Amino acid sequence: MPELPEVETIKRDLNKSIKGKKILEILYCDTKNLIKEPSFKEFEREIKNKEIKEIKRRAKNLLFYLSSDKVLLIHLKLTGHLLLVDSKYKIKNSKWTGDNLPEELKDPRNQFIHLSFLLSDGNQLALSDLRKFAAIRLIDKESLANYLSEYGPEPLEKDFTFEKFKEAIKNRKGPIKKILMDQSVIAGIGNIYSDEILFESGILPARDVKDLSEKELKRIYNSISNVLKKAIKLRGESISDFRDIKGRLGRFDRERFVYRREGKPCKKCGTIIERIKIGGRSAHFCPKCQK
DNA sequence: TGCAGTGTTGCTTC
DNA sequence: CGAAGCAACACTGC
Repeated sequence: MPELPEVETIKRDLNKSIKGKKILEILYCDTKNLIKEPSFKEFEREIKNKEIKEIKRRAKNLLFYLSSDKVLLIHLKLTGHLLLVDSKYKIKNSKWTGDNLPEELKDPRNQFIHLSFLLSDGNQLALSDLRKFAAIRLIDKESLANYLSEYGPEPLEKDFTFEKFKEAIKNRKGPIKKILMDQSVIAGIGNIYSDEILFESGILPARDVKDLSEKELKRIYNSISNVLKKAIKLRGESISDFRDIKGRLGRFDRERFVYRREGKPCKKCGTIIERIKIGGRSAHFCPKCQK
């Protein structure tokens, strides 16, 4: 699932490859309701011949700043990812077709194409999304700040100090895992990394945030940046659908300690990893390493 | 075989 | 008001 490290990986790759290129046209679109605003017709008109000035990330959103007063905002949700592909490869019925397809494009996870933009360098930027939950918007720069205003602080920004972390969780109650995944508290953490962060900090996911000591909070604070930075270095996780813009897998999976390891031995102490439900989601933990 | 599980967000319901 | 449940969609695993 694209959480902060996956979206950050995409952002960095795109800034190296398509910054300064123009979006010439929409090559393919089979699900117009991916575009949430404006209407498809207006979207198509507004996006044509616009240069991509820069790509940024806020929470799990990708922000394409265009050479107009508009920003293209893409949220990949559960199974979406972007692919940068030579435009000589064609799409038919959501699948790549033709001879000599690169191996990466044959990966079934890269075969759910619903939208593709032709770029001025001869490449196409395509969205693959098995569950079609991804959401795309084209909004004014002025409206952008408002649109993003509900998000909490970015955990990897320099100004995300321990004091700021404590401020963000002040007056909150409930399981720490749920708080970490709340985008209005901290931006960008989802189910996988909240489990991994809590394992590294040695804190049980069900612990109530208001009962955590200063020391325990400090451990969680440190683990947030440790785990996220490590995941970015490994170019994200690909347990499920995430692929990078070349269609390649991330390597965080093998560094996982708890997520989706129910019934398997803890890599640190050998105790069997358990799974419980917290806020309707799976939480994985080691009952010995985490207190 | 069929149905619960999978995760993110936003909307609806209580 | 906040918390909980569910829908959006499609595939996997039991």
